[in-house]
Amino acid sequence: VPELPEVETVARQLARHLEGRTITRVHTHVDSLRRPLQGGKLRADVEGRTILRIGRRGKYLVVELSDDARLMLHLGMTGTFRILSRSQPRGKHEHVVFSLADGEQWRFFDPRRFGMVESFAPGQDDWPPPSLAGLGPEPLGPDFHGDYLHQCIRGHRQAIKVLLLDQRLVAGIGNIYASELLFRAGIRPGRGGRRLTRPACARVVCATREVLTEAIAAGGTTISTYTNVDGEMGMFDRELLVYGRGGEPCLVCGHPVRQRVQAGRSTYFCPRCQK
DNA sequence: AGACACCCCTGAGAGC
DNA sequence: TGCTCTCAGGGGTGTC
Repeated sequence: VPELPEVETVARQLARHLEGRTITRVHTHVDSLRRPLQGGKLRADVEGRTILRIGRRGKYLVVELSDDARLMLHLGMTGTFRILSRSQPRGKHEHVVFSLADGEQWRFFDPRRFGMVESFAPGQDDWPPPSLAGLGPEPLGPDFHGDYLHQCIRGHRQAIKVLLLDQRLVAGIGNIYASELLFRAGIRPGRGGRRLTRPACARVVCATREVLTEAIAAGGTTISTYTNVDGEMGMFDRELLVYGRGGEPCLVCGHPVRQRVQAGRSTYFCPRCQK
């Protein structure tokens, strides 16, 4: 399940593999992913252009091309990228194929098709699109701090865990890291936003930075299908303290880890360590 | 406007 | 062994 650390890992690898290379052809093999795929627009915007820079914003990948064209990509739940020789037969679920000038291909693989591949033409005013413009600050950047979080969530009766998943508040946190960071902060996921003091917000911010930084260093988490561009799995799974451990003893105090559902998603926490 | 339910989709795993 | 069922959770839309 790609969240910020997984997307960051992929962005760095794609940058290393692809920056400076030129896209000659684009082929789409399904009509839509999360949204309809605009094959014609994709070809017009991307073919013949050189990949200058690949970065990340929240859980989105942003590819800057020559002539000020751009690609915006999202991995959804099961999206991964592969860089393969043209002679390698196209596999099932390889929905978008970018052919490179040197005979290799950059392929987007996504069984559940929750991902996104969209392009932006030079000289249009549709950049940045709403899905990027509406994102909150980067959790590892200077704008995400205790006072900011406190200001955002004071007065909200919604649970802190649900608030942290709102990409407008802070960009890049998903279901796995939300449970993990609240465990490290010692705060119950069900606590209403308005019931977090300023120091508690500072602890949440601190725990967020720690967890995400460690996860990036480990190359992300592979809960089910995520692999990086080289086909390797993330190593952070072994460092998860509560996620996926419902009923098992807390690694700090031994009390059983509890699992509950919040806003339709599984949440894990230790009722003894988290208040 | 805030809070919530529901939808898209496939594969893994459980249970019978 | 093979079927059916549930669940995973990104982000977007619709409703109250």
